Amino acid sequence: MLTIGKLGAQAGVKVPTIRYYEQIGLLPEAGRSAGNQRLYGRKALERLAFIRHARDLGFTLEAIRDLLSLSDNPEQPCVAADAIARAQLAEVERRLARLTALKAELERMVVQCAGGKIADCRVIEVLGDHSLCSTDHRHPESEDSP
Amino acid sequence: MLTIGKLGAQAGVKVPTIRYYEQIGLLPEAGRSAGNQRLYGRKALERLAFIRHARDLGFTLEAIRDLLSLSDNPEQPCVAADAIARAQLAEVERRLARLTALKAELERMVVQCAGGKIADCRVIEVLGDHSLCSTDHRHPESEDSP
DNA sequence: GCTAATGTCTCTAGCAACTATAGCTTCAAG
DNA sequence: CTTGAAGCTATAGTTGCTAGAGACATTAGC
Repeated sequence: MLTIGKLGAQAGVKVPTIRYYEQIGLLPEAGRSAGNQRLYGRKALERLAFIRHARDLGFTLEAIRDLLSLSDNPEQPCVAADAIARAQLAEVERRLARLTALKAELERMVVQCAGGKIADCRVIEVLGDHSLCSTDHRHPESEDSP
Repeated sequence: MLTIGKLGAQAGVKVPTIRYYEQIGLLPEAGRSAGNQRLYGRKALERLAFIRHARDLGFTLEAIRDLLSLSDNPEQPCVAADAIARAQLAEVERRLARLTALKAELERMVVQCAGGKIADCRVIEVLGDHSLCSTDHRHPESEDSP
């Protein structure tokens, strides 16, 4: 049996985060020791590792909740899991495209900085005037984070 | 003179967001009409467009605050603005590298989905077992958002 | 056995950067 | 002159945690 600290260390998740996951129902309520401390077994470790890994891959907690409930019913067809993963992939691809465009624009900004006074600084100027962006790039509706 | 709605439409920023920017001091307090409605001029529009554009590029509001105070003092050297832009570029490059790795892993996950039952689904399996990731990729410490 | 250090407990509040709601007032068009 | 859209303030909610306070539990060293 693992205390919450050991569990966190093994799964690479901070202790308050584990308690938070329990609070929002991603992890079941843990059993307690005589002194009211949470105790975890192998199953909890696996579930937490699953969550951690999915978070690493950018899945939202809601998506993870769905994936967990799927994996709790292993006789169901896996179309739903596949759909979630595909949606996540599409989202990642969208973010990638966007970040690539941003990178190009930031690079132009930085390269053009004359090293002189603010008044002549392209960094500020480019930010102030959208029309100075590379001609074919209109910024998409702001939304680039998971 | 523009009302807050027109200003928002022209700058591509929602009305409550403008009020929020005023509240946190990114925009100066707007003048008011006889009926207590905010009125904006060209300068406010430019400043808001600047903010919008910088947000599009992924700058935090704190970074934008710094950039704005720089652009308010155009006689200063522009080293600081350049540094902020370079830091942002580095951050974008880090996120790009990470997202590229995630994309590869998600693609493998999706491709491997057998289309059968959850019990055999690689999507769930891969998420449950980090060791099934491509061999050379260790996930970085989770942190991929602006 | 005792003490000190660490670990854990609950609860509350805070972070970014907004978004949404409620209940009002003001404005512009017909 | 009335109606409906747009504006006002103030408060609370969102996501995914993180930090703090103050109390109890456990463990290591002596």
